[in-house]
Amino acid sequence: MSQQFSAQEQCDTTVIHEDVIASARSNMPPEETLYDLAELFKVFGDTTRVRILCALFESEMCVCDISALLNMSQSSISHQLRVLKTAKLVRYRREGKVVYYSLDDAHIKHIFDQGLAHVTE
Amino acid sequence: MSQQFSAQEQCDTTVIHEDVIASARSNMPPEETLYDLAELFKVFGDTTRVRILCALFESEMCVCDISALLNMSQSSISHQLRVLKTAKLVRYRREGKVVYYSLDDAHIKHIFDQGLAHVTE
DNA sequence: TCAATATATGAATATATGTTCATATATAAT
DNA sequence: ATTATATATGAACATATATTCATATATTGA
Repeated sequence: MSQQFSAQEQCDTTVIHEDVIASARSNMPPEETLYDLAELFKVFGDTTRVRILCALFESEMCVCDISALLNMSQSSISHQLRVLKTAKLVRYRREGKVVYYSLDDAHIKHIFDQGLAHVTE
Repeated sequence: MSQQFSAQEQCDTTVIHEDVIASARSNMPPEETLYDLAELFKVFGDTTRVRILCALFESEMCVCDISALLNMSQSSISHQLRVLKTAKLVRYRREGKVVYYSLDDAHIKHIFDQGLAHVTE
């Protein structure tokens, strides 16, 4: 009721299907969840990071390996690995001077493959 | 061979694992596919668009419905629907003055749910 | 301790993108 | 025809973000 009111406040035009709106509203996940979800997909939404993830499907790799593989500067790879690390998509282990990165989550490949299925029709 | 050479041109430090790089290189999808994949995820990587998709899981909705549901301006919803339309994630049908949007692809929910599984642990 | 190497990171820059505002288009009703 | 309404869209603005450059940190070996 109060929600319908706030809806009318925002949408200056006539709300056409109150029932549809109410039903959708009650079935939506919490705002915070949807925010987190968008943030997750945002991490996947960059060519460099997609390529990094794709490389790590094969095996763990050090920063220099990835840098060489993707023909990109060590710095930019390192920056992007930080993004992936923050999103808990990759983890790392240090071995002397070398830092090895690998995938951190089982869902990653599933998300990736579903996207691939859409893209390759 | 020539690829290793170009790799060394880019990566000024020592390439540590030639075999790992070669193996990963041969197993990566084409660049264009990875680009398209990143573009797809980029579409998912925005709170407004995620909310729109989530709303459409319930049922088709007109622009004004979505606008009211999400408490956002008609214009911004319309702009975002165009992005979703361009990405072939939603389709629409016109009925008089009203345009109804609905989901266009079966993969969408799978991608969405996999992401949700990651986010909600 | 000093030099070399692998990686990380802050600042700067360029580019991309989401929302707003104003307005255009399309359809229906009078 | 004119008006009202639902939606679309171009331009402007603000913000986010990817890469580069310079440099810092961490580790190893001499």
